Amino acid sequence: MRATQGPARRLGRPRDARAEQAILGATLELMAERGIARLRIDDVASRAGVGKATIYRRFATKDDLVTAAVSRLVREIAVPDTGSTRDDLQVLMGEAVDVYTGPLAPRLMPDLVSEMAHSTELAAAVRGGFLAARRDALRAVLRRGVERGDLHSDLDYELALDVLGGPLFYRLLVTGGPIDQHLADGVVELIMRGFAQTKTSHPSNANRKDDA
Amino acid sequence: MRATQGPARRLGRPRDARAEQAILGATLELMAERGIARLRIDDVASRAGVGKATIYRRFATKDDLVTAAVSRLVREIAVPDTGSTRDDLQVLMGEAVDVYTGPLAPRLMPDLVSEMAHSTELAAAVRGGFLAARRDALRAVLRRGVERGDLHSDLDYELALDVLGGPLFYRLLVTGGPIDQHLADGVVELIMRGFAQTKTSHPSNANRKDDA
Amino acid sequence: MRATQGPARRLGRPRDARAEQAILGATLELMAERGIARLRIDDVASRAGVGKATIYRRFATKDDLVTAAVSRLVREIAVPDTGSTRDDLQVLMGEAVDVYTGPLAPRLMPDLVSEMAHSTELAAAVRGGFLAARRDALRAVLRRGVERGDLHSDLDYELALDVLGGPLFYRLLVTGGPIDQHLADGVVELIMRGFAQTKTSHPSNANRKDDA
Amino acid sequence: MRATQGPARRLGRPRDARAEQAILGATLELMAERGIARLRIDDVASRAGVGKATIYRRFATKDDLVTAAVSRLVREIAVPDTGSTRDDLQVLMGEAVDVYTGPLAPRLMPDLVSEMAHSTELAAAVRGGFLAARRDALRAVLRRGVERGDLHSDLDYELALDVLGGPLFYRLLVTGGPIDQHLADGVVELIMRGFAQTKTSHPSNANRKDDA
DNA sequence: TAATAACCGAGACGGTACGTCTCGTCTTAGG
DNA sequence: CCTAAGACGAGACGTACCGTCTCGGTTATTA
Repeated sequence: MRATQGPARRLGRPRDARAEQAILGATLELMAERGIARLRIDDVASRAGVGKATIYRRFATKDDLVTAAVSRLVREIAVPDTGSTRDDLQVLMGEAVDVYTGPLAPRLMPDLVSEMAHSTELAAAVRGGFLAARRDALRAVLRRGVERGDLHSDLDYELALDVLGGPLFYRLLVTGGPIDQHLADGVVELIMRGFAQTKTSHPSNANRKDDA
Repeated sequence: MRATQGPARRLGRPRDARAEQAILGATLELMAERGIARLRIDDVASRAGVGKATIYRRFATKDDLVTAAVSRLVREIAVPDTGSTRDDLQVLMGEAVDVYTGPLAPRLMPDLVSEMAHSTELAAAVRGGFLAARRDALRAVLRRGVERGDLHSDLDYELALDVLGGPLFYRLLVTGGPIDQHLADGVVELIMRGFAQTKTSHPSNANRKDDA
Repeated sequence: MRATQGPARRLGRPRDARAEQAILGATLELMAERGIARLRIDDVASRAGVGKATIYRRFATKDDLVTAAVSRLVREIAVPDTGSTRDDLQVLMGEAVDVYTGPLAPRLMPDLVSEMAHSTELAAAVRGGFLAARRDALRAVLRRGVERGDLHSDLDYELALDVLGGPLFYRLLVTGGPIDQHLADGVVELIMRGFAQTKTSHPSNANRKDDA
Repeated sequence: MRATQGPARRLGRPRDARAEQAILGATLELMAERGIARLRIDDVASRAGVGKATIYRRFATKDDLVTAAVSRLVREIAVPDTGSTRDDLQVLMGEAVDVYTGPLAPRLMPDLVSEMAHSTELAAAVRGGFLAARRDALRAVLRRGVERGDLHSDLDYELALDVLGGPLFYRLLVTGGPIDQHLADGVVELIMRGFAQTKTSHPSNANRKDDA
């Protein structure tokens, strides 16, 4: 019967997966080297050793190509567990500092932010990609902090996450201020103090079920 | 002899000041409508009812034009003085929320950030323009808070400013989260608590070294 | 077991002879419809219901394909024998008129001429194909005319053939003038008169200037 | 009132006539070097020292460009007057032989003929251009021949012109036969004999003065 | 008052990158 | 091994925009 099983027969020569990898790899390299606006499709083609049609067969437009390339940057982010909420946050924020001071992010982010405003797909890819990974890790650490009683049980997680991430982005994209461990520590300290468990110590009723 | 009268005599027909206004106005409109990257000089010329040469006579390049247009957006920002540091901060942050939720900023900022990365002049204009105005006002309020004893005397002003501004930018440019009074209040509250004067000197010596 | 049966074993699936016919047929159709330069191999494949590789397996290049298609157009041309040289020529020229006013030649010839200039093989195919057939027939008639005494014994056959064929081609390809029996008769008459046997002391043997 | 006088005001920078000449010159050169099909617009642009847009502003498509370039080839053709119809024809045919054996015609004509079949404009340009010039000159000579009594008064001029021109084109485009003075003389002689004045038979007083 | 010089709108200029199309080849699944 | 379908590397096409230059004409200052 062959119903509802696969997307038809797929006649003809299948697309070469290596071409796709080569295209995205070349795109990332050139994005980092020259920025998104200065990225030329012909250069992507020639660096990838690929015809332009092979690119356009996969990605309808330059924006699509950039979106796809950025989506490849996602990496797993481990949730640290040092026993100290402050230390866990510092570990994660240290990693963020490393990323933002690395070779890729400073060149990519400004253009990426601009493209995100024009392309919903790219915005979704970025938010669901490397952004979500980091935020998930931070959220887990914060939650453990609440459970431990280090942080207030009414903690506004989204606010805390944006306070952790915002200043780094702000300096990277706007003020040009230094992005270093000092900044990371300062933000973490602020979170720890500002969202600290209040005196009356109703110990972490924010927990889901492991309260007992 | 032409002596002793004035510097830069300026022969010939003087530049028409209305042209300059029309150019910058059209530029701002089109920046908001289409974004900076999609902004076409030809379109600016035609909307301003001006020849392209008239634009390039004033602004050497597209970046210069954008920089000049953005510089027009600067507004005086009054330093509030309610008597309460928290309230003063909330006033300023409320204004910032208004700007970021207005018609211009959300469309302009993403591209602006991208262009700033490519143009030192634009970056300087933005930082020295409406950014500096707001930061100066916030800094004044913070300083008063320190003087009043509401805030810690070792306050890292740059950190505080970036924590105040960063989350708003972060949501505007990256996460797409809500930018509202709740966010503003949350950040202000965090600053007030996290950077509070430590009368009883509780041990949190996470500060760099000058804590003692 | 299929052993020991014939010479030239021909392993695998044999070529489908129908494919070749379909390819050449589609090629001729499309050549007539769009011209040789606008002929697309993909279109030939799709009209013939054939894969592109099936075409290229048989014909190494587009020129080869066109050459083969054109070669199919050759037809036997009977040498007429009415007893009159003039009538024989008129019969052949009438056939030529029919060909040049038919559906194929007017659409094919212009491009064919162009392709012949770039492809020696095609030129040879055309000259050795339907062109040679007609010229051979005409030559035979002319020869009989000489033998009969209707035409001069020093007849320059090549010149005569080109005078017979040239004007038709000229009108088809260049001037756009009418190609009809009137033209054919006029050319034949010219040949008959101009190359007539000069019984009484033929002094002007076509020399250039020593006529006096 | 300014009615019906000129095509409006002509605002803006006028087109540079030198660019037009450079474009057409480069086009002719490259057409001769590589043929029309292999002619690349980028090469025309770079050889003419011109941007591609400058070409496309004037010529909507490659065919238009070729048409315009070919139209430039027209040259004045003087009507010879040696006193002898035969000699006059030989002069003109000799010039035709020179053209067809020159550097341009053999490379251009095949493609030109093909393009003419697809472009009415080009066909009109060719026929009304250098073709008409030569035919007009030949026609004038033939007419004088009739007036002198060298040629039959019922002469079919179009037929005569096509017999004069056809064989040369035929050899150039189709048979590849030699195009030389021998061919020209043969054709002229054929015309002189085949279209000679018949009845009164003043045999070839077409000679200049050595008749007596 | 007449020249002069810089301005004005309009639009052509030489370039550069785009996204589309076709070529002739190659790669799959199936007969 | 052949077939149909269709992806492949290469490269020309015609479009769009950049920043500059050129035109005829306008507006102030200087002579």
